[in-house]
Amino acid sequence: MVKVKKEAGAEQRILEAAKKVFMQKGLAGARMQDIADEAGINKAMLHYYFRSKDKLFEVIFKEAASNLFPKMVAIISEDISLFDKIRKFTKEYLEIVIENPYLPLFVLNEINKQPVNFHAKMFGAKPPDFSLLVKQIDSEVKKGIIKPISPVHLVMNMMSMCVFPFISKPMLQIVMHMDDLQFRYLMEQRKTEIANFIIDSIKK
Amino acid sequence: MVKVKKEAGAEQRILEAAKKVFMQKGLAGARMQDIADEAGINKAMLHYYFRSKDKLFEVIFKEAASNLFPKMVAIISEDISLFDKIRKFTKEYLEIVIENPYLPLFVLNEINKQPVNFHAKMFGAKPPDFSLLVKQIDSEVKKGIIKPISPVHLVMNMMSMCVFPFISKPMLQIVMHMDDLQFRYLMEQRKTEIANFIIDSIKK
DNA sequence: GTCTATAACTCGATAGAC
DNA sequence: GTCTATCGAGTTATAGAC
Repeated sequence: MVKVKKEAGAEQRILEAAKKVFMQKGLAGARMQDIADEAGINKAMLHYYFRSKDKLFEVIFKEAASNLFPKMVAIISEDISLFDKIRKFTKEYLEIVIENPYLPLFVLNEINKQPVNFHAKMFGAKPPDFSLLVKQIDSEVKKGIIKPISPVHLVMNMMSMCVFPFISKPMLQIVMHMDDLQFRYLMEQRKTEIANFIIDSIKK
Repeated sequence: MVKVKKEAGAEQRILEAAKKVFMQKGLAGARMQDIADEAGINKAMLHYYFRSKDKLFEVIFKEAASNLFPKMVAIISEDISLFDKIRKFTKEYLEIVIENPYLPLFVLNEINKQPVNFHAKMFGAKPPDFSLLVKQIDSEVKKGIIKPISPVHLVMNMMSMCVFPFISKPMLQIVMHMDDLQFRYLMEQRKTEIANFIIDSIKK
């Protein structure tokens, strides 16, 4: 692969290379040699900077998770109207995932493989909590502002529509006859499409 | 002369064990020893019945994909109204995935890691084609039966809401404070919830 | 800090007895 | 068909020169 940032420090280059390779191949599928090649650096250096493959993976995984979750939680915790929250969440979340298209599958996939104690590794001390959003939806239903809908289903629907297209991109491209450019264009559209779709469904 | 079989033939036991292990750990993460242990059989037998790890994986993967895709295609090709199609697709697809909750992540994950020629392996000769459904939606929009919406986004939304909750189950359970029973109950509800949500959004 | 060489180990695959 | 023993390729990790 072509390297651009030769002036970046070795440690930084390793981190970038490791992120790329782990995201594409997962923990088990990635090779230390792949990462070294990608970083344009000797394989022994990986062990010099990060003791082992597992340690290196842990750093990458933690950073990935810390990119995904806190921002989501920040948005749903804001004190704005439900419709605005839906618009903001879907737009900003799409922006994150467009920039890091491998992130969701990587995180979800490794979570499913972790045996037990991934909570701490993944979220740090405090896992995200969507109770606030669920309560807000519940409140708006009861006030009669939106149609009756189960808050949990609504949250699931919103997250699903944001994330799933990226996870299933190769399959979608086949069954929908799309190339990369068309896919990218559609994802840009979804920054507003998803919110419109949701709001059309729940507004009175 | 018909021989008396063991309670399950070795080949069958291997297939079941391989399915379980590959689904949990993926191709790269699974070990032949894991599969042998799971099947209660010697490691050498795996090679006797299926030449190599790759061949064994291919059998499992093909069977998994053939569970997922043809059924989807059959439903979207039926000659019924769009609303009925949405109701039928979401309901029957949910039923498949409830029975095989690991299937979507397994298939999607391996598709993303395959280098090139996964088309043939995955779909057999002919990949599924959603053009028919896209055309039907387009037609109903133009006739003014449903609100104007991009057919591709609508199809993405429908598939996302069906599949994503199963892929993200561990994460959802954490952020939404759900146990397995609650999750199962919600998925049962989604057999009708998703169609209602979609139809509420696009009906005039 | 960086590199070469290689040790230590894991794992898929095979040989050969029964 | 099934098992034990082992080989050989590929990988992580380390030793040691510079």
